[in-house]
Amino acid sequence: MQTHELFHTVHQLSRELTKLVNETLQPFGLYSAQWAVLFVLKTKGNMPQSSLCEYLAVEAPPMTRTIQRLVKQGYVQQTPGEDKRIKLIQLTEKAEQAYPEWEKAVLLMNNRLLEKVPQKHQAMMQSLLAEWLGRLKGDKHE
Amino acid sequence: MQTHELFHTVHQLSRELTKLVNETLQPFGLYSAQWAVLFVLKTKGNMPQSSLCEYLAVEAPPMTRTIQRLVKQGYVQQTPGEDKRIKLIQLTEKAEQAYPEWEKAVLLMNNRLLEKVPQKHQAMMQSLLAEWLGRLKGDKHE
DNA sequence: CTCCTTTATTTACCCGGGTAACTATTTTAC
DNA sequence: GTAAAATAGTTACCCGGGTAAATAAAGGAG
Repeated sequence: MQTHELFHTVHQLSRELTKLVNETLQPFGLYSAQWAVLFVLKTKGNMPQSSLCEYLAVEAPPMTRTIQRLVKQGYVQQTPGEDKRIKLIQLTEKAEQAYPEWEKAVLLMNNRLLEKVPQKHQAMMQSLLAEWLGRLKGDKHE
Repeated sequence: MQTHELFHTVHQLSRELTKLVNETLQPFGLYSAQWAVLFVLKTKGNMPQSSLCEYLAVEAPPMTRTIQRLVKQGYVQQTPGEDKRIKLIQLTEKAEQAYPEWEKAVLLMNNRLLEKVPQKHQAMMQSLLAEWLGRLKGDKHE
């Protein structure tokens, strides 16, 4: 088994998927990292920036940058919490109104990308990849 | 099936693997993209820059940058071909001598990352991911 | 209460991917 | 044989990940 090959395939697939998501979001002036944040906020509700980092497994600096862009576009609001260090992030009314359009476009693309991949294969991939990822992350804390 | 989740898992796994490769190569002053180029040159032999782009499925501009870094470090040489547009890329003596050390470190890490993942699972992932990737790329040319 | 440590966020700077637009060299069409 | 089109690389500029170091606020030890 060529481990190099597996690494390369994962990497290439990730780039290809990101590229396609970006193409899908381009008409809305959004990018993949922004969409990820919007999706989490819509799904899980308002939360401090640090929690967004946890959910998306991203370090704080890139998250700061992505959120600043969303703020500039008027899709997200930062309100200081009781603890003044914390910034609570929430969707604006503008974002709430536009969200369904965004979601529709993304779901349509997801379905198109996966229509030729049997459900069984999808589930199998998710399971195998998540297990491996878990092992990688888990080993670090030992 | 949550397609968002699958996309996120692929992306996260890719980032994690790249990070670990970078950590492994840090003692040698190399980065993952550089290693990919060195590996292909060693395995497949000298080739023009465009072929490197094809093998690694990367656009020309990032490849130019990566190669310029390798040239600056003295690991790679660009020699003009018969066709003056083409630059043939080849490993230098310096790179040939250091290569075994690099390879050893990378293989050791690969084995460590996959030691807890059964061979069967590895093969299954490679197969499923490659099939999906092929579908994605194939659809574009229709 | 004061000092030290921890936590949340930001700033600065890097690597590595992408597109658009440019140059230089072939190839091809006519 | 020359003009148009294709090809190989480069440059400039973007997004999105990372680390290191700085700031600001909270919490704890004494």
